[in-house]
Amino acid sequence: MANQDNRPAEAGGTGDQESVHHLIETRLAKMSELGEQVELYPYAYDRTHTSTEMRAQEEALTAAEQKVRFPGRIMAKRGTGKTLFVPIQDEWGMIQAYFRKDDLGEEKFRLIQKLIDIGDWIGVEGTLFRTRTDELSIKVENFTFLAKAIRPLPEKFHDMSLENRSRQRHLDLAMNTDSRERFKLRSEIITDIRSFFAEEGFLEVETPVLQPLYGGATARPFTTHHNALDMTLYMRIADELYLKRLIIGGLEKVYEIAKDFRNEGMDRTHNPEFTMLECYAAYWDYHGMMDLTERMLRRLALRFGQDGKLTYGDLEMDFNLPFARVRFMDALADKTGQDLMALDTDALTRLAKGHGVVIKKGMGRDKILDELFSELVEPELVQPTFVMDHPKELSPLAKAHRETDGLVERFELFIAGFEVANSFSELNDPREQRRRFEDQKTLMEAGDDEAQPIDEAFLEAMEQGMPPTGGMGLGIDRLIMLLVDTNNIRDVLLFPHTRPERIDRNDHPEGGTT
RNA sequence: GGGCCACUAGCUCAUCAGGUAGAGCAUCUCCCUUUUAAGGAGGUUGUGCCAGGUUCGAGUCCUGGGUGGCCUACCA
Repeated sequence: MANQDNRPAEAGGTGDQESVHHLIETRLAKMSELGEQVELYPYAYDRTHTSTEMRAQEEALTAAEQKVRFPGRIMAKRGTGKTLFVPIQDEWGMIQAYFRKDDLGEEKFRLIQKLIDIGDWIGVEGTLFRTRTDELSIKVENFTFLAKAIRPLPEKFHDMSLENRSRQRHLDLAMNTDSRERFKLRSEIITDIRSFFAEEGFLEVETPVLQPLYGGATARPFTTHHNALDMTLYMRIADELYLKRLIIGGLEKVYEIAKDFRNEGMDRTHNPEFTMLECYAAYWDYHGMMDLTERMLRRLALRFGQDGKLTYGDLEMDFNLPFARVRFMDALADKTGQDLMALDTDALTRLAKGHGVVIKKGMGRDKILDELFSELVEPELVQPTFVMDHPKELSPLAKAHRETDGLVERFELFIAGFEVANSFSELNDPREQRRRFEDQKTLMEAGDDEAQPIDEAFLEAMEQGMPPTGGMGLGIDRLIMLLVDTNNIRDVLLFPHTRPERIDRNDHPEGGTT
């Protein structure tokens, strides 16, 4: 086994044998006997009906005594001597197969009774009927073996632990209908978002994951290396700077749904790779983007919620009403009773500390405002709310506010207390963009490892002329969390990042001394 | 990153006065021709996360490490 290559042969004998559990041995033995009589891994199976179709068409199928052919996975076996009830699961549900010794004959009945296990795949052929306990069933006349499972499925009437559900998603999907439904829903939501953007006239594009410079957000990147070019590359933390190049090139409405990668902590709401939606429209400002965002979310709430309302934990949000729109500084003024723009940094720091905000060295005015906002305002933004017109320093890619000095034209959309979307009237003046990058560089040199590096190639593109543009980014995973009502990002990621179960202690010869 | 808790059979969990481990499901044998957490009788299954230590004796106590969960802080 490949993953054991660099393990030393320890005393006590760790070999391939140790991994062969007796349950697997038993199944392997059955497999070789079964293999003498049937094809163990055939190539295809002609299905006539899915489980849902059979349930929907039960009356007609039963009346006509029509033969159905139904493939799926065996989820249980309930024998009563010379009959056998076998629930078979397909993607949509479960249908029970009924095997009778009298119908199948001694040999075939022995196959299903003795050699075919829970977890195996089979196709059954027969007619529909109702048992006397009123369970829709297939009276099996013939069956086809489809694939052998040599490992057992988990136990059937307790939930798997969250850890095992995430690490072994194939088992979670096999065992838990709600999990299958949740991930199918995720897919339907994303498909619907694509339809929405198509209807709005946006072009779906793909931009590089591997970038010579990262940008478009404030975060630490993953770093990798291109061998042939012998150069460092970064996994993207955002799509923004490439999508803007497309706007500069004359594609007027573009969007991308793609993975971004951020080398930061993991918890219930953060995974190192996550799915981001970004869209840009030429000639729009952030008001246009706000309207677009509101249209999209109302549509999703109508299609995937209850009459345009969503329940999240014990919160209920109504997307039918126009979304609230509040200015960042106004929201803070409401909470603190004073105009924070009028305060100097010292007074602001005292105020923030008074509200329990931890002030670290090197935090600028705008950062303090942002912290204060997170502390005082965000948790209360349950109904969909656009927070507009943020302080400038935190938004190096946003255009200055057309009326108020020190602010930018930006909005964040909050729902159920957390940020779902972020948008700007995009900065398109290359001189101003260069100054903002210089400011970021200063922050970086001061030790801020999340500050954005200067991207000369992007500046050069902008110098070719970028039209007025509105842009918006939206965290898909968080949106899905809202729509499926879960507080754990693992529930909406098929394969969330997990640490390896076992550390190979032989990686570091001197090991253990840290 | 900080705090608290957990890790025992393939799965879900008990054993908590330290004396070399149990249940249900799964699996095996037998009985049962409409069961559905089928039922009945009997059997198999464990380096008790890893490494040290205390002890006559450790799953149980101590130390270190690993993985996970919850709370807390930060980035989406």
